[in-house]
Amino acid sequence: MADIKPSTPSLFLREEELRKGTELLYFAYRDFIAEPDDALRKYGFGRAHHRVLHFVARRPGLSVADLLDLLSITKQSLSRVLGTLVGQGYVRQEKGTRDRRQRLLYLTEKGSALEAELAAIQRRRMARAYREAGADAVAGFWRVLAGLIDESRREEIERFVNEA
Amino acid sequence: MADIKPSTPSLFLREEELRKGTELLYFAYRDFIAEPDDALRKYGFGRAHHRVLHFVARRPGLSVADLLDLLSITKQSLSRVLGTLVGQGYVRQEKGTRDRRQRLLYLTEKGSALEAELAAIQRRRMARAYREAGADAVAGFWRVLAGLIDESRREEIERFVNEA
DNA sequence: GGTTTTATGTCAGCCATATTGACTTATTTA
DNA sequence: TAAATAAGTCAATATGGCTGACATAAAACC
Repeated sequence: MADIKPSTPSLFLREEELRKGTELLYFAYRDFIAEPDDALRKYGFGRAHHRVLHFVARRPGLSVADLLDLLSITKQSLSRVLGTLVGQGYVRQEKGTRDRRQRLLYLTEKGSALEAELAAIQRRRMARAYREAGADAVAGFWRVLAGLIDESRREEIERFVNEA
Repeated sequence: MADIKPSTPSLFLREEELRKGTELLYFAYRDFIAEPDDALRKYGFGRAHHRVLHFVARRPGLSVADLLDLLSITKQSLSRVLGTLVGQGYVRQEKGTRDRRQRLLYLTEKGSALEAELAAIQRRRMARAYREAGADAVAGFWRVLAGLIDESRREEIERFVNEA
């Protein structure tokens, strides 16, 4: 076992570079999420509520099943969060016209306002990072992040994030 | 309020670009963390244990206070996790020689083995993303991530991730 | 038209990870 | 010697996941 060192395939694939990416991803994600978390606490909500608000804002009229698929959680986990948001008038549910079993999700005005508040917080931080890093860096940021996504869902997710 | 649109300062700072970064960060982080989470479940551990193993591996002999600072959690939260790791022989605590109040943390052989297993999983995924994206993209990835970190801790974190 | 599948919801219980607050012990520093 | 610091502990609470079992309504199948 001794003396066998892994060959160094190329400069940016060395262990240190990979570790650096892992650590930066951890620290960046943590700080990025912390600010909206604080804002959410004022409403008695958590980040799970934020995710629902975000995706409903992004895809008004999406079904519960589609939301579950995006979030990759169980319906039981979603139910409490979604129930609260509906109960407190942030999200509205409408029966599907094509398939009346579906409950299509929409933000109310109140929901839109909260979502906008949270989105503004994240846009501010993301904009600062983009501005400091520059347009080329941003393109690289996207490319690497996309590469971290599970191969099986990669195309679907890329289509989603690129859609208007 | 009507008709006032935010001026578009530059192409890569438009709302859509900022949203795209936010969403990719969410999806990428989620998938990146899922694989080690699975491996950890075999040992009855969670990602909190992983973080401890990672940072102790990175800074053998770091103090509990330093670890708390890196993790940004309370000592009560750390205590259970660290207690388990110490109790099951993954982490070893040694009294500091300079300051004997300190409990300096080290991985045991068992701890090193587990940490290496987890690190290999993450390296594999990060390497795939780096390879597909290319070296320039990786540099951009780092720059944007660094920009997302709280300004107050930014320098400290950058120093940390860049240190050998 | 009857059966099966699907979309959604709900109840109950469990687990992991975080929090706050109060208090203890050992050791260092002033 | 008194005060501050490093670490640990007890107790209570919140959040966000999970599994399993079951219910209802509507659509799809044959």
